[in-house]
Amino acid sequence: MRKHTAGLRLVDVAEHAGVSIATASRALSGATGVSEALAERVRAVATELGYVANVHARSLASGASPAVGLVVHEIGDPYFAEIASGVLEVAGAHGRMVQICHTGRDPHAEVAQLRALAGAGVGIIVVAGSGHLDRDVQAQMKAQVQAFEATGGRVAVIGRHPQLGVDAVVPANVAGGRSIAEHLLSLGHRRIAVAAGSRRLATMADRLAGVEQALGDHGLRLADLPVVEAAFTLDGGKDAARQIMDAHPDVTAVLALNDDMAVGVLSVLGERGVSVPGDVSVTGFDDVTVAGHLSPALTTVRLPMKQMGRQALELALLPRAARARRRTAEQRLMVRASTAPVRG
Amino acid sequence: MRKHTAGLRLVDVAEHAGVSIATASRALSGATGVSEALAERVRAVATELGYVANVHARSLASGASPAVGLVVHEIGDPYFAEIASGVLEVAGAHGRMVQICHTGRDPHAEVAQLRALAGAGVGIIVVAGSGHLDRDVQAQMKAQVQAFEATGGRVAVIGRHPQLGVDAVVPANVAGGRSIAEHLLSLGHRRIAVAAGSRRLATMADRLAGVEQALGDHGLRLADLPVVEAAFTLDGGKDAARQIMDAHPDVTAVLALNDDMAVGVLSVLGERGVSVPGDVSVTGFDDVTVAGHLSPALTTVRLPMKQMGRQALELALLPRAARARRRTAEQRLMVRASTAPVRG
DNA sequence: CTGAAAGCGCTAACAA
DNA sequence: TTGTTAGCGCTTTCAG
Repeated sequence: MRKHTAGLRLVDVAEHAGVSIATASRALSGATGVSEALAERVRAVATELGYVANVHARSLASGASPAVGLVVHEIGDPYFAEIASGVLEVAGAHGRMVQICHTGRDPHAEVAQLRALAGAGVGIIVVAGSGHLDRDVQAQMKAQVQAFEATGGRVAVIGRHPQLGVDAVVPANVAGGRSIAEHLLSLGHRRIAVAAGSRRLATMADRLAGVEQALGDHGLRLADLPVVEAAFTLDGGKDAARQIMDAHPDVTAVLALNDDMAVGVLSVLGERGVSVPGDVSVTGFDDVTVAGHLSPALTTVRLPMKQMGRQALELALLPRAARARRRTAEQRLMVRASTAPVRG
Repeated sequence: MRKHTAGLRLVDVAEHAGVSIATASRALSGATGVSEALAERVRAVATELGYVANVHARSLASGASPAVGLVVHEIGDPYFAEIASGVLEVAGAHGRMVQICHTGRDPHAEVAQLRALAGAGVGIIVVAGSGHLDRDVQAQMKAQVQAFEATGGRVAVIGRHPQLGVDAVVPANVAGGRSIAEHLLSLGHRRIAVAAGSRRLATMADRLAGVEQALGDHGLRLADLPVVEAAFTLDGGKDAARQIMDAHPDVTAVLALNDDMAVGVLSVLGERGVSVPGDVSVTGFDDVTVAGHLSPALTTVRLPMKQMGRQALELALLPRAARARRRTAEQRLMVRASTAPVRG
């Protein structure tokens, strides 16, 4: 008395086709060593019967699972949703399912999710979301990733993960930070406040490094600017904006390190009757779909999120290379209506 | 010579704990019939060793998989991303993984994905995205769903799926359509154009039905209004807006049937120098996160997407009931800056 | 309450 | 080229 029978099994197909299950298996899994005629017949029978192989049995027997795991901070966040979209696209093209895990932006949860995915028997894991600068977190991640790869699993990450040594798609965060800061500086802004997420994230460090380079070109230093750290979300942007406007009412520009925060900043400035870009210019980072439709349209740095998702899975689909591969995702400055020359 | 060994197996734990694998299994799966003392010892050993059960083996043996499948039209779309977020939240709380599938808004792909998920051995499927009015699609969906449930699987849908007979979370689309239309009518608008997605979707039919009710209250009929059908996306909204403004330049309001389309409408109106809400009022539907931050802030109908995702999985987690359960997700009119009284 | 053993459905040696 | 068969790691009767 079986509890959950999908009904058809390989034997059924084999019987109907008048072959052994071994032959049936080979025919259906596209393995070599079956005459094309037989293979064709088996496939026809399978299709006709509506046979679908049991993944669990297959994975158990072969030791390889077709599933791919995707770890994101928060799937409701457009940045990750777009990355996921790219991953799903490639996965679909390869007939693979994608298991998605939330981490809620907690690096320890990230490690736990990695372990969970490995336990869930996926063969491939894509980690989206910034690497962490905390040595302890890095070590845990590394241990987990290596354990997974040791069992034949493949891993690719999106973002810079120091020391991890796996294939990676790295967005041009430094260049992006530099170009967006350069844009503000070229407009004459000097009293610039930065709305940032946790500085323990590699992404933040990189974007800030780019900002610092641009500042350096103008004889300025990041240390002289207010850098407010808050949650890397819309609400975090609101918090940061409030702190900035309270403590530094004389700023002429707010450089937010992602679009979510920028939206929060715009929201608070709007509430307070501060005109953008009349009184204060605001910039974002990422260029999520809606950025161009905000009030005002957001000047930001475009990152090809969906493509990054695609590339990451494509890397992970490749066999492991001796040296970790690295793809750079280019940034592009999108100048829109939220920035203007500083007022005389 | 094993190819993909996660290393630890149940035997290892059993040996370390000095019990049989049967006992170890019972202890770890929380089954009854083991003395609490032994169970505790086994669990301790398992934790210490870092043992994680092989899902494939477990699913194969027990015939039940802990994975839940989620079918969405497009994960990059904020509406579905938020629903997914709710589903992931509940899944996480129950220690389950979520496999997400795209359908690209193709109803046939939806059926295929259902089959794929069933084949992938998930035990639970949540289908997000509107039901279809096409009888043929309905029949296929139903056949697939019943086959899945016959094998012990559980299904819950988000949205109205006529005739499907499974647990459902149904957003108040009719009431929402009615309230948003009523809002425009109360502002004096009469020459209203509707930007809609495919009318073969139940969601569209319901929202339009609500609009029609409101019109009826004012002695008007939907048939007298231009209803432009386009893709249910931002670009579709652009297409619809162009058609509307070209064919009916005298409209005073555009009622878009989701926020994505409304954003596209705003975009086109902006390009053409049509002031919103000065010349034309615009409304959306869903209230995705950014709706309140658009230019101008969008008047729309709020649907609790994340909660809908949560509820759907909660329903699916319950044992099948004799009669399909139904939860209604309430709508709420959000009046913002994109609507104003019609000009005298 | 605990252990031995029979599968779950499939793949992959190994034979023929 | 095709078939036979021994597992993959776990759950679950069935004995003890």
